Amino acid sequence: MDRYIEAVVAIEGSESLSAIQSAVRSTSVPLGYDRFVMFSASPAREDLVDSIYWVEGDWFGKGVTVDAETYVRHCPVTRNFLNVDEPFFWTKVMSARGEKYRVVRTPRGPGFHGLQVPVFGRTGLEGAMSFAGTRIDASARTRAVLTMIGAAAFRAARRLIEAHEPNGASSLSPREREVLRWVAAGRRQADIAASLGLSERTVENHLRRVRLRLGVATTAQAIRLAIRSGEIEV
Amino acid sequence: MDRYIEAVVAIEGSESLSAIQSAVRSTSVPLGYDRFVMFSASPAREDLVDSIYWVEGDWFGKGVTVDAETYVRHCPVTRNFLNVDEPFFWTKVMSARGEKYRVVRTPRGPGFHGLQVPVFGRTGLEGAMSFAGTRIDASARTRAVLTMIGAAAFRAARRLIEAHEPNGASSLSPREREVLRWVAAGRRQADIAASLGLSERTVENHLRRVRLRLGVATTAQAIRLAIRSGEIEV
DNA sequence: AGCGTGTTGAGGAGTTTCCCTCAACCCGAA
DNA sequence: TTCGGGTTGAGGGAAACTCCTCAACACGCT
Repeated sequence: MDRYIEAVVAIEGSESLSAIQSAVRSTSVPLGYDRFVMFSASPAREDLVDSIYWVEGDWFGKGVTVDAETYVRHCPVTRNFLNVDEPFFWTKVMSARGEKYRVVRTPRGPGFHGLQVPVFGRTGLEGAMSFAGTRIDASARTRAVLTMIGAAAFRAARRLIEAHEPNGASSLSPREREVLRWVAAGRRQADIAASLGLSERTVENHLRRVRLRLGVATTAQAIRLAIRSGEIEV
Repeated sequence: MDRYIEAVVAIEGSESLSAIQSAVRSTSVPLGYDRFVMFSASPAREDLVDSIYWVEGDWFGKGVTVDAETYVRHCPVTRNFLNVDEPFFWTKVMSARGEKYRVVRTPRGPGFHGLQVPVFGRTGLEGAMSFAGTRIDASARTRAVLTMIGAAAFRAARRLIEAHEPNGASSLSPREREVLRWVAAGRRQADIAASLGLSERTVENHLRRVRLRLGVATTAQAIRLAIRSGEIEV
């Protein structure tokens, strides 16, 4: 009983990506889902997908396991989750000119369907886990299960993967961040200088370095960038 | 079997707050949690809490059911979830001078403990559901269960409550939003004017109205405000 | 001691944005 | 039809920001 909760606990405790994967498989295959994609994302990027953690299965019906780049290029409904706050089902429909992917409330009948589970965090969209198959269980129950499994799997995977990477440490110095925060709060440079006990020149210099470091042209853009990278609070 | 998944499905299908509440209670009371708080939040506000959906139980050990304002004033560890991406346990410890709340990995023994479950969405933190009790089950299993239950309950409650309210429609006009987006992307007013086919004056006027409407002093602040209200993308 | 980084500050010469007022046009709602 | 909101545009002047270079000091590390 409560096997799904056990699966989540197992995923959370996993020490390798393959352990996560097999836990996800053993839960979702019986429900009809045998293709998986997991990636980190940020609404910032043009192509949305940041880096792919896991692609598995025959995603485009050609009988071959697809690789990461191919998935991104064909990426069917991914963009849709810029508009949603919750997991959604999609289905592939065949039309006169080629195949199309559509977001649906409940996918019916045979064909190629899937569930996209976005994962959110402090800074908004952080990634997603996608499940698909040709004969899937699309009940509310299953949606709840995969929502939970998908989120747990993504967080666990990110924890493992980020740990190995040098990790994009904060690229702003404490002072620079502090000044930028005040600017984002609507203060002018002169006020900030006064309240931090600095000269206006220093405040200006800090901001220039911020723009330099973030590689942006204006302070306005720096604010947006800093917000989405979690450098300053929204 | 899978009673927790059933509970989530029941919560999602609830048509009243009290239905959500009783579903939450029947799941969490057996686990030792008999005090609940649910509220919407935004990292924006000074006091963090936006509006309270549900407060129930003896939160401050005075044998009385606490009301919303009281909870906010005493609000123990709420601020902590500005720093976290996942649910966390906290515990109340008695010290020489009064009581204190601490975030802990696993609360042990008798006393007053709780689990805070933040709920995230497109725009970051959106709310939270908090569970507490004096003799709680604090296993990884239970944390997984309440994470799922809490998120589902919050979303369901918000769906019900927001539906009744006039709903804070977008406070920017399409054109204003468009101009602000470009500024946030780092373009200067002159460039924006050129690419939108407007005069620089018009761009400037749009931005002035944006500041006016959002009630802020600088465009930098307007960007942050627009981002956190979901008016423009991060 | 020498090196890199962070923090602080300046001079001078820009460019850009902000502020205020005024006005025309379109469009949908009362 | 009048009214309000959205969009477009202007003039003139003030304030704020950006860009360039240069320099001092503290701090930790090799």
